[in-house]
Amino acid sequence: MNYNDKQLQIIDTAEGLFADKGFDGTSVRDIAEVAGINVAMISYYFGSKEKLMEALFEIKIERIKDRLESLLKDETLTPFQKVNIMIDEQIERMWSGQRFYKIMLCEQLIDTNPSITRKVSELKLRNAELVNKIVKDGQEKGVFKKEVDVVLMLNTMIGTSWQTLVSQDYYKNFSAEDMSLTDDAYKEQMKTKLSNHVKTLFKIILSYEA
Amino acid sequence: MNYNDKQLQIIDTAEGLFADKGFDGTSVRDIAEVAGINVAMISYYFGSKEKLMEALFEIKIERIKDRLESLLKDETLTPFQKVNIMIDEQIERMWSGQRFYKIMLCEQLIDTNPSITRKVSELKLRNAELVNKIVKDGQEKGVFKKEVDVVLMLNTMIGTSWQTLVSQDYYKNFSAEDMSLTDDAYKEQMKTKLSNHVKTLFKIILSYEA
DNA sequence: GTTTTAATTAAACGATTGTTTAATTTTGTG
DNA sequence: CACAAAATTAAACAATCGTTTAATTAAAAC
Repeated sequence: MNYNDKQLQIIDTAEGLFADKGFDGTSVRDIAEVAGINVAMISYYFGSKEKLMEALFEIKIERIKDRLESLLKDETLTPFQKVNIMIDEQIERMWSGQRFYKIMLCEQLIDTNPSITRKVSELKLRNAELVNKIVKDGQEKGVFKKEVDVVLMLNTMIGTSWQTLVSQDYYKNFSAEDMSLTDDAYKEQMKTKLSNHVKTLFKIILSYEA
Repeated sequence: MNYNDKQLQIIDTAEGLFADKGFDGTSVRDIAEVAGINVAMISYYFGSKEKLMEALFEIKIERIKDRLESLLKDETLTPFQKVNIMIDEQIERMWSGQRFYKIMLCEQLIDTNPSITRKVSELKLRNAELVNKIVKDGQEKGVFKKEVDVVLMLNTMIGTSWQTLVSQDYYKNFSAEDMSLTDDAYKEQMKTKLSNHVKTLFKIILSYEA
């Protein structure tokens, strides 16, 4: 499906509101007002509020799909390099696209729209299979250990990253850290720490114990 | 606040519906119908739908609070034992109380009710401080290493557990596992695997490298 | 320039939302 | 039993929901 500029602008507006107030908490009039358009345009372009949501998922998931694909093919990278790059890209994707990730997580929890459930399910399985290939490759090359639970490993990457992103505000005042940091600098520091943390965990999960 | 049987029954019904359809996706008439009461009873007992939600959080969070408290005090346990028990209890709590955890996570994401946001925030900070005490104790006793990022560690525990719980259906057919398992047996197996996984990660995070 | 198509609008639609009212029934108390 | 308090009810409330209609404007095609 192809969308024109106006449609993309509506989708973008909807993304922001869905992330802030949830799908059911956002009215089509909210979207229309923020986007500066007439309410009827939403039905006109998308058919319904549900289908507007589906269009959002279609676009975003398509974009996510493409990125991981190319990583697997790269022959110049070692399995460990691939895994580390995957971690960094995952974190980067979550931070920059946190509005959509919020919506996606909510949708996984609530689970009302079958079309979206299917899209998310396919994406997750696909990712797991791609990572499984990397792991299998590493095992054959003798750098990864034999028994690796790929699903649990991915759950650690995604879960830890997500948990860190969602609750970073809660813990801002927890650690007696350098308070002179700006908000942006704080976030960047958090991302770096998280990246190293997950990489360390993955090294343990994947490589032979000392 | 104390609630009578009827109020508790309404709260319990609401919990189920909120978990399935979300707060905004659930109408007071839905709740009334499932609970087998008149719609007006919700306003009569709780004042509003929002306050019904707050009552749910009040009850549930109170219960969660109490459990962790006693663990810290136990003098007969080593720091490592405490951590491992914490992991198992956390997983057990998530699995048995997944309806509420769903709602709580959604509420963290959407963040509209200040009263609830405060309650959740307090709970999280409290937990982090309790765990921090355990870690400090272990460091003083020389069994935990010096540099431990407690927040990241907790994010790994909660994030990994939650991610596993939420997406266990997606991956049911992923691993070429023993298919003869019943659903309940599968879930129990999943919990055991998860528990061992997180414990392994924590051992790495907390103890000196070899 | 005229015709056709697409875009945009305000208004109305019926359904559903959370809450309140006022009447009635049930329960507890003396 | 009589009285007061609590519980429960059906009905009504105004507000908002997503969507549709029918009319109008803008753009594209011939």
